[in-house]
Amino acid sequence: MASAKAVRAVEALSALAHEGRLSVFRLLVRAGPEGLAAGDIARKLDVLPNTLSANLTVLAGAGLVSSRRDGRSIIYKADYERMAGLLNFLIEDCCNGDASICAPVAATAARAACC
Amino acid sequence: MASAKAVRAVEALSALAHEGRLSVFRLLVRAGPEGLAAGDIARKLDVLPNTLSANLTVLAGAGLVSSRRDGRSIIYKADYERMAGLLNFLIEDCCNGDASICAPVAATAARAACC
DNA sequence: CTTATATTTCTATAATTCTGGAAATAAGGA
DNA sequence: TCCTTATTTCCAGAATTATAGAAATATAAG
Repeated sequence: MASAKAVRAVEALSALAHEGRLSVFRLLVRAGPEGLAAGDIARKLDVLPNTLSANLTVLAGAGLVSSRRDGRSIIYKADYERMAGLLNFLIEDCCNGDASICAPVAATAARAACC
Repeated sequence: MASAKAVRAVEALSALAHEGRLSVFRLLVRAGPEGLAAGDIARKLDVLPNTLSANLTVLAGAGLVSSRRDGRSIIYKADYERMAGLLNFLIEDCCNGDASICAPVAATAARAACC
């Protein structure tokens, strides 16, 4: 009976709940909107290309990254909207009207608003 | 080569990357600091007590919930600090100096600051 | 058209996680 | 003490996910 939103959230959380994939995702987040070629990612993180490909497929399936071909390379980039959606989902139910309850979460959110 | 922080993040993400556990966690987040007895959770979410117990153990292992005994019942509650820590970790690497990149994420954070 | 580079797909094995039944533990009440 | 309620632990089978080698596909360059 889980909502479609919850199912999507679990997909994204599952995709990130893996040391290799979390590293890839964070690298792409840091790399910015231009993204990185799969080969560059494999070299930087020292992973086998087929393993990386499988991990990128999972991240893409969860909508956390997108790709485009550039010559022989395939460039991957983080999807910031999707990441924001996931954070929003996790944050969403935390307040429930009582500001005092989720003070630490609000503080974190405020810190993030720096950029 | 993953940092201890990353390992802890993966633990929390893994714990939440499960439909049943995500439901439990969100229910506890909504329930507030008083928490809920395991039996109440089982009844509200209609899950077997042993399955719930296993799920609560995983969430507790990830530090996302804590428990205390009250008579025959065991009361579980969400750990807001830990949740904030996880959000912080996910948000942390998103900016990297360029405000324009993570605009959607910053917008989400601002929305969360409502409470 | 042949070769080199970049990445993915296929496939099988290994490892992990999920689920639910049954028994065990813990606490309170008769 | 005995019984009931509340929750956990133990366990085994089922299901899912991870890993890496080998082959396949796609593109570019000579």
